Amino acid sequence: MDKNNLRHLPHKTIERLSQYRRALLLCHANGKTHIFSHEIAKIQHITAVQVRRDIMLIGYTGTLRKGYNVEELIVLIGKILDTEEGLNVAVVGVGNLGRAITNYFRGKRTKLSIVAAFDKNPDKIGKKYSGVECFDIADLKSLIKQKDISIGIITVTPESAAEACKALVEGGIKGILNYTPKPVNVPPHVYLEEYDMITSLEKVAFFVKTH
Amino acid sequence: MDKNNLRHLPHKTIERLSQYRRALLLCHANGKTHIFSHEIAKIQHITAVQVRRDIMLIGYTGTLRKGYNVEELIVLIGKILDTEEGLNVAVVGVGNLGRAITNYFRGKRTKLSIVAAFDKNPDKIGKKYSGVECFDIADLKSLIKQKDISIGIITVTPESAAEACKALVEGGIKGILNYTPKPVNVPPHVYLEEYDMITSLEKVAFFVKTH
DNA sequence: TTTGCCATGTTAAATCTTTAACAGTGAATT
DNA sequence: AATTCACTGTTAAAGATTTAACATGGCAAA
Ligand SMILES: NC(=O)c1ccc[n+]([C@@H]2O[C@H](COP(=O)([O-])OP(=O)(O)OC[C@H]3O[C@@H](n4cnc5c(N)ncnc54)[C@H](O)[C@@H]3O)[C@@H](O)[C@H]2O)c1
Ligand SMILES: NC(=O)c1ccc[n+]([C@@H]2O[C@H](COP(=O)([O-])OP(=O)(O)OC[C@H]3O[C@@H](n4cnc5c(N)ncnc54)[C@H](O)[C@@H]3O)[C@@H](O)[C@H]2O)c1
Repeated sequence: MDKNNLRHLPHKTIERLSQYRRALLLCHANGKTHIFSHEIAKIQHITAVQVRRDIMLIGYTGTLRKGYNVEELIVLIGKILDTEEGLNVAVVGVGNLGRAITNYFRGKRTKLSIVAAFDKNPDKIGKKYSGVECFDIADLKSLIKQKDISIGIITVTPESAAEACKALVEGGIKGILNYTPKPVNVPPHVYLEEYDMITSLEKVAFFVKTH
Repeated sequence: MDKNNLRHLPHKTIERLSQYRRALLLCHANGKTHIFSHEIAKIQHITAVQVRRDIMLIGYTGTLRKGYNVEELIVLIGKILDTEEGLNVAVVGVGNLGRAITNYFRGKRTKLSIVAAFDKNPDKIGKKYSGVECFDIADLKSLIKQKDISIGIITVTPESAAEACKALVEGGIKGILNYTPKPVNVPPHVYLEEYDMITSLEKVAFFVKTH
């Protein structure tokens, strides 16, 4: 599957592929060699049809009556989602959330590694957090290039979000994941994803209220 | 707008309303009294049409050539999203992420308050984190009823996610927000929302790779 | 006053996403 | 050997969501 085909995969499918892989890795660790579409579906709270359709879209085909080969599917999803050499990630803002994330990601994926953290607080600069060194935010731009960092995770205080984003973009970042409640702006060539926990919580609250 | 009308609001609109309010509150704090649909759109990286359509759906109508009254819109979105009395929330698992969340939510919304945290670690039980007391997970079920907790946020270790979820459900929880990478199961009357940061990061990585 | 403009509100069309329907297939059963 | 069964793979339909198109209204400038 070449780069051009990949572009046609629906965004939602991409998200689910990541989730399928997470589930498959767990099954693999448990010694399971094959899995049915309806088993994956149950784990993810979706329908078996959707699982089969997603898997069809990436051109994989399972074994009749035995389901999908767990290992093969993991490898194939890796070919879709991962780059061969892997991508380097930086966390900007080493506060509660930044540290939690750095700790969470540690050793999770070989193809996505957090290679640097940044902060403006002199007490944090030079220290290591979950094995990741914290650098001065002033050096962000040069270190992005030097360490070939493609993705930045913004976890500074909301007031500094725009500033952190600007520095990342100027450093030549390719993708940004913003956990700040302050939306940031990026040029079209930078891919941006934003997430605010309060939105999720308010959504849950709304459905609790109405149901 | 009564409960029945509310049910017809699209899920995506609910999410955006939360985001609009977040932006509006900020504008309000800055002394802005009116805002145009295209201004909201710019902040949220969406189109002005979509903003107007969402606002139409909740039955609000702005002033021609002046846009929407910031304060009125904030109040109306509150009527949609919030309950009059507010809802109580519990954090289950006082690790890095649990503490980060508790700290983040502190005083953010008056209508959604974290009233308790739970853990199994004796060192944490009895302590306060960002003003929230940590209780023994063994007391979860009784405290949910006692403190009238409607929503649970799961931030325990992945292996304990199912167990924490089970306890929440048995305690009579109405909604769950699961930040564990391990999907959990709930009966149909409980609303469930799951989020994994790795999925977001892998999605960003995918679009970085293909663009 | 009249014309142009800029913004909202709404219906209709387009697009994206999920679900349904069903053909195909091969192992197990009789 | 024929039949049933339980799966996958695919196309078609339905449903959800976004975008386009345009009617409307009122301020401002000419
Ligand atoms: N804690 C959460 O669970 C949570 C959840 C959602 C969103 N958020 C958001 O994530 C962000 C971080 O949250 P937190 O709890 O870690 O906050 P925090 O205050 O603990 O950490 C913020 C860190 O950013 C650093 N910082 C501030 N300005 C900076 C700058 N200009 N350059 C470099 N570093 C800078 C600070 O020194 C600090 O280390 C906040 O915007 C918060 O609103 C937090
Ligand atoms: N740190 C992150 O940014 C991050 C991001 C996404 C998801 N997660 C997930 O969120 C969860 C928490 O992450 P963390 O970094 O805070 O982990 P952590 O290990 O720091 O904290 C886990 C906490 O849960 C408690 N716990 C474990 N089992 C329990 C049980 N049965 N009952 C009650 N309490 C129990 C532990 O005592 C500990 O305090 C993990 O599942 C992790 O995978 C974390």
